[in-house]
Amino acid sequence: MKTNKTPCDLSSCLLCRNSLAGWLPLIDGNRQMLSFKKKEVIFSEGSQVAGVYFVYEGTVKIHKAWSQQKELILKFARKGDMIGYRALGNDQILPITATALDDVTLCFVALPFFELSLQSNHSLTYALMRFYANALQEAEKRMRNLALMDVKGRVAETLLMLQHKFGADETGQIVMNLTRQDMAAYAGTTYETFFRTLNELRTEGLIQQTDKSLILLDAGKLAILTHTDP
Amino acid sequence: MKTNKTPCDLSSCLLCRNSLAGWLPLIDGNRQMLSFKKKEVIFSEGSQVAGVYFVYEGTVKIHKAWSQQKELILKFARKGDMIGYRALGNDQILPITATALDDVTLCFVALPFFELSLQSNHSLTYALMRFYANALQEAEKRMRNLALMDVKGRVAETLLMLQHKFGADETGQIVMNLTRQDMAAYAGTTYETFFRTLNELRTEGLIQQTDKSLILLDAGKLAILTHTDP
DNA sequence: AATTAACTATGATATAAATCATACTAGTAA
DNA sequence: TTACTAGTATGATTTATATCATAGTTAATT
Repeated sequence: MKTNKTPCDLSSCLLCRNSLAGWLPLIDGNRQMLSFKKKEVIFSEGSQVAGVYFVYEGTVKIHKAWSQQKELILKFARKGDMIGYRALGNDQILPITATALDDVTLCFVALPFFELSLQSNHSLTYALMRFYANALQEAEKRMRNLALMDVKGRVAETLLMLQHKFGADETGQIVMNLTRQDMAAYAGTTYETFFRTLNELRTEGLIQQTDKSLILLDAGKLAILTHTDP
Repeated sequence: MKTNKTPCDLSSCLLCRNSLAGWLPLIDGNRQMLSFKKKEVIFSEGSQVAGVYFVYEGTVKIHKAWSQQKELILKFARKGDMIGYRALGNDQILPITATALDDVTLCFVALPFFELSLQSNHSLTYALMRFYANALQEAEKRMRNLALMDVKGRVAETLLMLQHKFGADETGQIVMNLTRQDMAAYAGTTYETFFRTLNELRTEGLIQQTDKSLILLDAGKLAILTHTDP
């Protein structure tokens, strides 16, 4: 971790977007730009809450470990996304770990100032409430998927999420830099099974993968896999 | 469903607890007491949002269906608990179903009035934000459990949750009226597997079950099952 | 450039848990 | 009271998925 002098643009994150122009200078005085190298841990499960972070550059994975070996990736965070926000609940211990997947720049806002912003700005609190409401809905959908969907459906779900989160270039390639390991950890399965399922989907003509690139050829059929049983 | 004349006590729910005394008469004028019979559906997945409900009496299960046969129970709601709140997200379609597990009395507050309450009461919005933050943390923990924990751990988790949610009487019996089917649907497994796992736990002396009653003999050991792999 | 470490690729095997099959029991409706 | 439905109980069988094993390939580090 390294403090970084280059400031953010005060416009991409939830805090800035929902603050009045007059509040921005105060945010400017209370934020801290931080840089993390690839694979560096930003904060880890069980540690004390210090504040919230907004991703300014790079990709972060939010994950929960389980008995040394296994992990589940809850989500990937990119520019504008808020992380560490799970801390605002009743217990002040972070329930998750955040790790940089590439070189990452974050804007950190300490909890006291964030709470002050919430107090002085009703619409920020409202926006945050809505944000949580959506995150909860998303989490519960994923809960059901992980519990009841078979691996193929979860892999399809993962691929669609990746395309949505990372976008595709002109040729349809999903531009990202994730390992299969990480994709598998998001889908809630092992690397091997994830790999085999990708092969299966390729054989069925739903995806195309050459080397590093991944192209969804038939997002519609993938979506169907996430709606019905085999 | 039946409207019910007997009003609630204006004190048990999140809305009432976070409103000023002066606001209560307005709540009184804008709430509606509703009764549902056992097994009646209160609202169902895919339907339009109308408002939020507060449980006043009885037990409600919040669940998501999956391909006709399977379902996952997300949570059980009891007195004071808010349901239908997932509607406050971006899309106005309910992502879940709520079903009465016994005879249930609810207090219903239509969305426009609820939104008005949020607007006129900053600390209510803040409380709701915190509520969501906690719910999200809980949901994400459960997400990991469902994805990575084995059935035995999930069953143990379920039993501990039940004891916490429904309490135990003097003899240690968990006072509830759930079917094994429902417990299994919460643990994210089938009825048969749930049943077998209960037997296993009984053999190991961690629980005791006679007929309808269920007693946790060793909550500590059960908790350990939820923390480590076999 | 060489050496290690991390990631990718596949086949073989094991196993946890779902599914199927069949009774039994208790509560509800006719 | 009988018939019927929903829930409970258990054994046998199947299947999806994890685990193990082994090797090739790329990327990082000295």
